[in-house]
Amino acid sequence: MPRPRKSPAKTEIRPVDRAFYERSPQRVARELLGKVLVRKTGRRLLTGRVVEVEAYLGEADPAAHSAAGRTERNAVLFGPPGYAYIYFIYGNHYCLNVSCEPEGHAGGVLFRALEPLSGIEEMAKARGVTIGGEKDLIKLTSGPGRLCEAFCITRARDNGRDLTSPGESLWIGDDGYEARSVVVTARIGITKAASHPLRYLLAGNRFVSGRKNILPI
DNA sequence: ATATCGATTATCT
DNA sequence: GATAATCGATATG
Repeated sequence: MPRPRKSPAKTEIRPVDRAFYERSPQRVARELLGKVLVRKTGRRLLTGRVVEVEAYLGEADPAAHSAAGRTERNAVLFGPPGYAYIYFIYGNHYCLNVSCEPEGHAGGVLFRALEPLSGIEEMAKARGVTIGGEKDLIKLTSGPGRLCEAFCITRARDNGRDLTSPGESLWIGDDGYEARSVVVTARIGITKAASHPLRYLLAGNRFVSGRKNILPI
């Protein structure tokens, strides 16, 4: 049967299932591009499209938090796939990851930037900025610390949360968007294993974080 | 436009 | 006691 020519007013977002995350961080990272992060607070719905992520490979990756083995902080990375690992960094910011690989094997994907889709007023309020133009819109969720602030994500609130269920106040869904051209570069902000091509982004997307395009690989 | 720097604290050595 | 998967402000060309 023919699909309507115009997209419906409300786009259906289907949850991404756990099997999706039970794979290597590289594969999960690549395929997470274009998915939607959803935050449900009261009757407000905040959504943002994933436009930039990084893969962290577990105990074999010197840059990963799991490199030195399991601790209280990084336990989620060693648990089952599809759960939120949130850490606090530089005394100021939270960052969101989703656990990958089968249970017992560490690995995760860091969310580095989103393109705001809905709930922009709420995000601006959470970020403490006023939206005057395009530049202000970009400041909402362009960066791992920024997107957590916009979505009110904290370790106390969300660490260990199941990201596969729409019953949760934070989850990841698929609205049918397909990532077209993907660029892979070195990861940002790390000193160990800094040259590996493990950062994935949607080519040309305005909401990607950081300066220009750092050495595409 | 890019470069450098200070803030601020949980976590680990 | 040192470090850190960042951000925003300030300085400089």
